[in-house]
Amino acid sequence: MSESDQRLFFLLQRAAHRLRLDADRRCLAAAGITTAQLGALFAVHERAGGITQRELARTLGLRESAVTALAGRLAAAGLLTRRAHPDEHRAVVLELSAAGLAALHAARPEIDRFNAEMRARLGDRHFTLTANALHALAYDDD
Amino acid sequence: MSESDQRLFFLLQRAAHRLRLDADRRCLAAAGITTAQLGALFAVHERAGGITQRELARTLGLRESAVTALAGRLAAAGLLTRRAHPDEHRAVVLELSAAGLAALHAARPEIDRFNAEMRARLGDRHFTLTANALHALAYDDD
DNA sequence: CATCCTCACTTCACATGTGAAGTGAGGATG
DNA sequence: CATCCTCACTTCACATGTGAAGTGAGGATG
Repeated sequence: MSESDQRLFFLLQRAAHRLRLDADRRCLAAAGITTAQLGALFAVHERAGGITQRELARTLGLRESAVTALAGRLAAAGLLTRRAHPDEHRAVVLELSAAGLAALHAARPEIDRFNAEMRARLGDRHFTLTANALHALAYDDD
Repeated sequence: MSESDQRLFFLLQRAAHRLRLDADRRCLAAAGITTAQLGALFAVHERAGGITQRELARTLGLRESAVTALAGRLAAAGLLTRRAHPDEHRAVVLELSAAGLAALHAARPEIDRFNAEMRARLGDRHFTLTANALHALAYDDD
């Protein structure tokens, strides 16, 4: 284990990077989308009736400029639709298309399987502890 | 906690992304480098006498094309030098410059402090368990 | 009513990364 | 000796992200 690997920060980046590579390959093979796109489709799907780009950015923890590009690529691929918000002239409301829903359904089992593999690898107890720790690191405000 | 957040994969990506943002800001303020660049400087520094781009790619878990660009930016910033390998005509050997060593020394306390904060937040026991789990996810071969 | 402010979105420069295809000098093969 | 192979590196198209600056219609202010 090299010097920098003893630092949790670099370990976290390395694990995230490696797993993302693997998960991206699986999702691309199964549904033609990346995990970043899958995350967006998940979030849009959860919000029946549409979600604004601002809300999606907040949900995903991204800047709005990143969501502009991400939603643009998804819309270009026909996976979601963009329309003006009825009450707020500035807002863009995103909704899944039928193709978007199909992609979500195609990719979801891959991520489920991926998570199941990680659970098997770590064991139930460590899986849960790790999830709790990551949740604290991802969402706590201090 | 939204549906997708229950999946360890997305939790891991989210935590890594959030922490990287924070750590990048600190390193940029302290040393003018990103954490990706810091990781490279660490790896080059550990290998006294220089490291080839291929070895650096393997150490960092990146493709060689990513290291070509990363080393190019670091060389352009004067933080490392590139020279031909004496025995292997194809290899490029990287070594830290004085400025690179200075940047490493300036950024290192930031990452140390960052890791200490994470340890304090998670507690020693959870910090260690999480590090072990991340190490397994980052390096195990199955 | 004119002016200013607000703020969701967009645009642009840049960093970071993959993956596929190309490069080229030295070694192996015939 | 000519030809082919090897393989570290490079190049290119593309996805993903930040951060700073710009846009523009509607609401607030005077």
